[in-house]
Amino acid sequence: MSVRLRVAPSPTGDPHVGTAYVSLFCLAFARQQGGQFVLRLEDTDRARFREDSEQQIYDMLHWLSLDWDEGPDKGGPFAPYRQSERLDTYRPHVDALVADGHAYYCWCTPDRLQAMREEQQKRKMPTGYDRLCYGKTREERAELPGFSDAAVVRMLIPDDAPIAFTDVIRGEVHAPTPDDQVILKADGFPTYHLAVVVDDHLMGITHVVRGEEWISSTPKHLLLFDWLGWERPAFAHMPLLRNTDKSKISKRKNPAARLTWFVEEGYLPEALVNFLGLLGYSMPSGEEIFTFDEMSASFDWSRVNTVGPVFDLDKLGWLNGHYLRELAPDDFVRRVLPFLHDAGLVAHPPTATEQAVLAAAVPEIQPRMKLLTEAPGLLRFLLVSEESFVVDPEAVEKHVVGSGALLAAAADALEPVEVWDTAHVQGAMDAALLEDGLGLKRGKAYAPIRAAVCGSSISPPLPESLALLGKERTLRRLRAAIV
RNA sequence: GCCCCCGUCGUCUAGCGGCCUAGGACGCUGCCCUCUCACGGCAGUAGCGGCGGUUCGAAUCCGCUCGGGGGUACCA
Repeated sequence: MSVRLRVAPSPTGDPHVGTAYVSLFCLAFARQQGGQFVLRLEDTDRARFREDSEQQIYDMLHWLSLDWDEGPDKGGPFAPYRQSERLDTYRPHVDALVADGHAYYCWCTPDRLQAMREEQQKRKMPTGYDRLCYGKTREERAELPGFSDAAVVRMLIPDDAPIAFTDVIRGEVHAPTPDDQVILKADGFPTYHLAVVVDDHLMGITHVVRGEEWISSTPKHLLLFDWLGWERPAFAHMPLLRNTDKSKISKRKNPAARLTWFVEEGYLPEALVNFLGLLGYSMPSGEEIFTFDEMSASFDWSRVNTVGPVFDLDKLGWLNGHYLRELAPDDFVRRVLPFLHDAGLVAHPPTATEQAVLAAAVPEIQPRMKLLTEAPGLLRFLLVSEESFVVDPEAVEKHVVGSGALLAAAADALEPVEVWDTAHVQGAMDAALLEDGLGLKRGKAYAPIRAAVCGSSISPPLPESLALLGKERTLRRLRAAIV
């Protein structure tokens, strides 16, 4: 039988990095086994629902090439894949559980429940529903305080509820004994616990992969599977991604919790996928740089760690630089373009001139970048109009002030250069400024020129930069800097 | 409060009773390359939380302890 896995994000805001993390592992296993990967939207929380969130989830998973076989957008044999569209599906199962005595109605108000829990905590007792409503008719219950008109349905947890299960990643796990969990809310929506069990069964899910935070509610799900007479799926609880302070990764503490952040910051999807794979997982070969296909081919649940990894951006940055350098030149240009456009350095479809400049500059800037966002800084001196060209004040202070003679000598030496390429430019400068000229060391000689022409004390190699810039602009900037 | 999960360099990890004088990667430091910055190469830095067992032998097995995390909702 082929495996079926699913990821089930809630459309409650910006897509979460954990969704991509779990998707990666699900997909790696599903592809290896020749099974399917399903995307299901758990939109049962109407209070936190966000309209645009669904499309963002699609966009981000597509960006990462973590593609699904069935989902709300593409349908499939078990449609619909939005829980809000499956309300009729859950109802009969709730009724059956009530009829079988496994669930009961509860009319307690939120206020009463909260007071009850506070009292339990004060008495150092485990918190849990006290079953005030159990065995009572609506009329009987209405006599008592804390009564609400709209009923919910609760599970009746037996004393001998199964709390142990075999986790694919952790082995034998003992989870807490549950309390009488609500499975149907007053608004008619199922809670996660009911919906996840019904949908996983109906959709033929064989492996439930989710975050470690779900371990404590697994016994509830076990009970539901058993009561409904359904075979239990396998469970794999992934470690939780952490903030630097080790707490569960959160959008408030960590920008990296938002998937869109990686796009904005200039990360490559292939680097993020590789990095996510490195968190909590290791290749049998020991390789740290690997593609999704390589990970999938050798995937093994026993190599998944149980320790929650800190999401450390340093290593991601290194990986990103690596993948950036591997890119074919035209691909590199394609990825860099949106960032240059946002910086106002190129037109929307770039002009032929701009394209030519970029193509020529790629070999110089590609090995020096770690993030796509660094491109505007490195290319500004080549793309900016002469009217807008400015030299960084710090560079002026450090290198240009007092270097008039040197800059003039450089300009004079470059003036007669006929063939404007790296070799000739360097030849002319060196002849005028080094031993046979002003007698300077190359480092001393190039710094002022770099500042005057590139506008910064940091740039690609100087002769290459001047060659790319062209004779006219080089001379103009040199002379302008002399003053 | 109650319950559960987890514990190897700063970070990600290898290790699954002798191959460990604990290996790799990122980071950091130094050197080389060098016109700046990167890239690349070389070297160095740093860890089995603690205490008891089990064993001829423990990073590896057991217990306790400490530490971290998560859950405890009509949120997922």
